[in-house]
Amino acid sequence: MGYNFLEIEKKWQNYWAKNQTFKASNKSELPKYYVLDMFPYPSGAGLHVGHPLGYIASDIYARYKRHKGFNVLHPQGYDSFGLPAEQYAIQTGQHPNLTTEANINRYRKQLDKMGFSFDWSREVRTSQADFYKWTQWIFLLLFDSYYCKTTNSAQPIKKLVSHFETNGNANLNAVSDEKIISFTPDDWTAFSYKEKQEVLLMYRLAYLSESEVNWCSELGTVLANDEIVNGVSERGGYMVTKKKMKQWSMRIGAYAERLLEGLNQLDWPESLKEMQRNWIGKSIGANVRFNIQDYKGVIEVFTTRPDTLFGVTFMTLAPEHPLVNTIISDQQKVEVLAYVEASAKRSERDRMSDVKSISGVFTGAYAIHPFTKEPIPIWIGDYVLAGYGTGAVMAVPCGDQRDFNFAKHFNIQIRNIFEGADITTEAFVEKGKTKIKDSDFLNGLAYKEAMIKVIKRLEQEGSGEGTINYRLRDAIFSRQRYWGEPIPIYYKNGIPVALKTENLPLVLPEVEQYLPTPEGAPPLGNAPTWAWDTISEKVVPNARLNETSVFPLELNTMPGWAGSSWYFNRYMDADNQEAFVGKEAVNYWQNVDLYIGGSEHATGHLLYSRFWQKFLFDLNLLPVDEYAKKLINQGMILGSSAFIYRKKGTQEYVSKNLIKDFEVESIRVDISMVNNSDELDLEALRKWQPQFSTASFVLENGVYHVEREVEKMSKSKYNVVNPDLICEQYGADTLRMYEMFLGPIEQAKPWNTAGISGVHSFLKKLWKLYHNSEGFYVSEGSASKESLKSLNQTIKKVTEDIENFSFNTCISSFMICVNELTAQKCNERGVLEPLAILLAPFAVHLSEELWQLMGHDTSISTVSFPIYEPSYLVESSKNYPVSFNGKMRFTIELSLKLNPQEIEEIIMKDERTQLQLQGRNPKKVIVVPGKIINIVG
RNA sequence: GCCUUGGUGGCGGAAUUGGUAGACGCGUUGGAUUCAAAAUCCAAUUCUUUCGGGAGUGUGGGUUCGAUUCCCACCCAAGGUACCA
Repeated sequence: MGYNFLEIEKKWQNYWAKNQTFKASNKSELPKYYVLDMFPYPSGAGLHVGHPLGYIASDIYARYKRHKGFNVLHPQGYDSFGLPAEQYAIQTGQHPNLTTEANINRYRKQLDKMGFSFDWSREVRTSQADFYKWTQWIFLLLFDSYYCKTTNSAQPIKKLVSHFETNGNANLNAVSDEKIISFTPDDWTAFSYKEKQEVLLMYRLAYLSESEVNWCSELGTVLANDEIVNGVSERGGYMVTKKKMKQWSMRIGAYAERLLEGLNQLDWPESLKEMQRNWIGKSIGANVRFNIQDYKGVIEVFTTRPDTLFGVTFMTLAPEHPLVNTIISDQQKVEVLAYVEASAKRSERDRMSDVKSISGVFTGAYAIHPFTKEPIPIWIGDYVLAGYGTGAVMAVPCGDQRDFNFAKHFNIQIRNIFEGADITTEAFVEKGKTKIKDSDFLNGLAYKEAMIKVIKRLEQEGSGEGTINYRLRDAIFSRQRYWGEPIPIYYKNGIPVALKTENLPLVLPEVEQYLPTPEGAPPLGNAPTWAWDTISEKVVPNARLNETSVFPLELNTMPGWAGSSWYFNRYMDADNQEAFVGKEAVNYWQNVDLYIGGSEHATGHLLYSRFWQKFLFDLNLLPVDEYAKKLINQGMILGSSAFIYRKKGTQEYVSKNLIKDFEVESIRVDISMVNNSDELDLEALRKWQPQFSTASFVLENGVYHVEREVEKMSKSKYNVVNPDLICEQYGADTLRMYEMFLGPIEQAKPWNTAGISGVHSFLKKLWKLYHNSEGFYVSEGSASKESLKSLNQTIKKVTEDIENFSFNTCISSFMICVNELTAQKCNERGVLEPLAILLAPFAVHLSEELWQLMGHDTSISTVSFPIYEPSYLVESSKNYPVSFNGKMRFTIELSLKLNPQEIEEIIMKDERTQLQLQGRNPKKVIVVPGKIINIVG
């Protein structure tokens, strides 16, 4: 009677599915607890061993909470729109929906094998019309809202219109495009329909605007920074340039302050909150306007150091700055245009990371200092980014290192305005450390006073004002892709008009080609008729566009983060046809109590979803404005890629430690052909790809050693490890416990199966505890004091560890416990029954089996978690007449006459040895010389 | 570059508030059992040593009676860096 994990696991997986054991109810007397995983993108490579890490952790906690008497919601679904399915469709012509469906089915099988306690009746898929209907619905709400700074919330656009009708845009405290010009109520009434719509677009939370994208004309498409390598496209190696395009954007900037504030109340990792804070990047400073010599325009700059205004010796514009073309002098024209063109080819990331090479060019124009009226040369430099602030900076080389380097490099004047500061080799950047000099009315002032005074003067003279600036940019919401949610907008004479909500979903059309159209329009342009008939209120096949009733639909689709920005609310009420989530359901579940997912989403999904939540909260559609109370980042499980070395120009491969004698290139090979000692299975390699079938190998001691490198798991890197094999070989319970035993969940670690046998033999030992040579055997007698002590120590440790998500140390405690009970020959129900419940969140199938063997006919998941009995841990001792349980602290006053060495000698000889006799863990002795001795156990 | 995280035996990792560094597991070595193997059980296992000791938590400094833990500088690795999800 061995531990037959295959049979046990299958049995209980079927049992749970049949009995719907983990189906959550929206009505319950019990307190609610919502445990959420970040839903996976169903990739073609299948689920790999990295995915379950977070799911196992959340599953343990969800199961634990059920034992603790909570009504637990633990759902799962698929983020099923995405680029890989589309790429595959482009290559093969297969509809992404087919690929996606196949991948989802595979994922589901794999997930089921691991015994997760998901409530599958609430599954969502972002690419399904009954889900994205509501994504489109939320988009329309955003389109139909603006941000009112007085109420500090989103408001319906109707309110804005009525404000315009009575006041124009005077006294309006709303977030808008910067270029808005003021108008009166009469102006508004006189505006044409088109003009009115254009004005409203400047306020809408979902709006159209010109934004800059990476355009690849060869591919006829827009590329992500990710798809650009060394300035050319990853696919094909074509040239990529910056191009302005009309794009949908989300005015997330309106929520910058609330997104920042909201972080304080969240139980999220401090590091992740810090990342979001930095991403939002609030900085307080001033906008300063400089007139331009012999030209009537102004340059507006944002600076966090207006106190250094008298240290300005030049200005720098981003190469994309709109004024560049108009202000350049004729002599400089050729040079400047060449520079602008060159920097258009560099990605923003390149420009930011390359700080060592300083580049720039003088425009030939001069700005005028607002106070001294001195001329200031205007330069262009690509260290200034168009997307941040105003795209222009006032350069103060004495107080900013980048300005300093730029000035030194181009031999521009540096003026020192800091008392006693040495600026011969570097800028003096510490604010508030000294006083300001040579600065007219700011002389002798420190940083703070100078800031206040200069901003006041700027405002008086109309050449600037105090400003708060956020680094957070509005999020571009258009994608030139096929496989995403269609944007429910049509264009009437070039003006975007929203579909009516009752006409949703706007279903993704069939196309023959998933590539952009030959004219460079997004793939939806390939649809036979992607047009909206306003009379029948339908997409009408073969209808012709006309001026009166049939209008072109938006060709862009929504980005990947659209569906994931609200899916967690859908789980609460996944079948609701009338609303994105029912009032009753959302009032019961409120929000997510525990969210587990990777930190790679810190400034993407985790920020956008907070934004949507706050928006929906503003419209009174949700009861809370933060959706995830507690968040834990599971570290990524990294793949360990393998490389072999080929002698250049030959079919001869050289083992890792012998390459120094040859000129070699490295080639990736599949990780499944390499064992734990980095030895390559040559036979497998020969069969793997035809190019290796005739290869020869230079071996060391008869084996070929590969080079290893740790990186993200991905199909293209041949380093994906499939959990199915491990489930077959060791069982899901072993896999679950092993992944948790690998280390702290927050920590990233490379996958390695080296230690899995230890966890597996633990489960075998556990099985043996409940069996004797005849078969299952649990005694009804009373357990020994020793066994009860082991049990209660374990209950205490396990409970604490689960609450702290310290699952690796928790499993260590289980191992110690089982070893102790085995040594004690414990077989009493009084110990073995609680032990099975303790293990139920971890070894989910095995504990159900043992529970049944012990004569229970319901699932172990409904049983209360054991509570430890402190009295079993109390121990009396001859040496120490003191009992201890858990943390213990003695403070013993010693004679002050002894010197530290003498004290130490006494302690080392006596107390320490005595204390070491007690308990399982050695005790620590602390000696504080001359004063107190603490003995901490 | 910038933001975030991490660096401890042959390996994954533990160490509560600054107090015996290396829990637990893998691996290795030795032993028991076996005709043998698998499985199982027991013991040892940071390195070094002239067996007295000595060194040791990425590197170099600092604070402290005492530092894996706190501070400063640096090196290395991973994640993010706005159209990968």
